[in-house]
Amino acid sequence: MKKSKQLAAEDWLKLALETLDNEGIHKVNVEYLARKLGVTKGSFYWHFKNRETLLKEMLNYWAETLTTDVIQRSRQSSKDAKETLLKLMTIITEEKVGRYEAAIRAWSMHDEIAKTTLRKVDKQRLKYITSVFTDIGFKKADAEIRARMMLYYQVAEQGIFLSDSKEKRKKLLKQRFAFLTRE
Amino acid sequence: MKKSKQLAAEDWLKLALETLDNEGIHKVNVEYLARKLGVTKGSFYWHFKNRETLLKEMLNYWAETLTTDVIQRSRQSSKDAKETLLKLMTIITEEKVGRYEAAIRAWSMHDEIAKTTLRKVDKQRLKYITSVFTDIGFKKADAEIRARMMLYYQVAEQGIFLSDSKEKRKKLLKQRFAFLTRE
DNA sequence: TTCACGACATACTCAAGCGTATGGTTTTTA
DNA sequence: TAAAAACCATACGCTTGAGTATGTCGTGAA
Repeated sequence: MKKSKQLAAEDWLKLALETLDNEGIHKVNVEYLARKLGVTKGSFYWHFKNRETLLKEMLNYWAETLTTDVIQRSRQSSKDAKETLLKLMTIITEEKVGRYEAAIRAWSMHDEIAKTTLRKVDKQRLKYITSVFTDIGFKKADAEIRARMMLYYQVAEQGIFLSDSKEKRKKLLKQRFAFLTRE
Repeated sequence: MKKSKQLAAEDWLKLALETLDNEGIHKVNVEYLARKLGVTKGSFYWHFKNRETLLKEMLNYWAETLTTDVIQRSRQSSKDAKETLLKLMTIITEEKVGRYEAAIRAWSMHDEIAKTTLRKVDKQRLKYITSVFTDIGFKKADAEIRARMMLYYQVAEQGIFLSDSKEKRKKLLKQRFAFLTRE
């Protein structure tokens, strides 16, 4: 209870992302969010032009915080490329980081705006992961197939529902790492 | 123009799946489908109790036709396990087979009924693919990680948007096959 | 202290979508 | 070919959500 109890645009964005993650894009509507924040629609239309604006700003907010979060953390303080890779694989399987990604991916299936944002992020990632594999010593084609396998695995793991335990997933990560990095 | 021009429940189911694939689950609503079929809601509520019933029957219809289609085709007429695997990888990347899967997966993110159906299908698949790898000669743990990599790759490829060409994806399939089957 | 502006409430209109009630029209069957 | 059953149209009521117009309240700057 530092500042005021009044809301800022960021409060709406955060709740919108949470709602998207928990209940899907159709629940990200003005009146539902307002109810959850304990205000009425009047507040929303003060902070945003309309619903579409909120959705666009959600995507930007997500993409920015993600990029600054992940890529920074994996680069710093790693001795060789193999350690960078393992660290990267660990980071992206953390609960917090991949938090909203599956929901955004599901949303983007039938929404062009979300699709555009996600396409950019995916391309950027594949490029970066491939570079890590070439740094390890693989040549271009070998590096790319490994990078794709790693990236696709992570994407699917979020969206697939085999209901594995945390330990199981940790074990699988190690096996995957060994498999992908052997000569 | 064999029989009548009147509709059966299956006509609604097929259109519903197409609509789910093209425009998402929110567009799978009674009045929209009726418009597309050139009838009114009165027709729908003759064939189905309500919207929820339609959605459930959609899932059953999809799961059944899929299972009978794919697993049958891959089993028959293959000389050794490696050929079975390659055939399986080829079949599931066909346009027609994986047709509605990405849309159903996106839908299942926030729908418990769809999630239940998909979970069953996924478990069944993983089990089958793993068995193919053990048939090739890998022991249990090695077979499972390879099966997961293969399955997850396919799942992600449908939901990821790197806009690869058909040729590129074919090439990647060969590389993947070689990578996953080497000693 | 006041008053101006930021932040929200209230009260509407409009459209979309679900479901029902009821009646009309084809098709099938006896 | 007439009755029965299947199929569809019309016309409702109800709810939810988007967006607008306008009123109200609190708080910091003058």
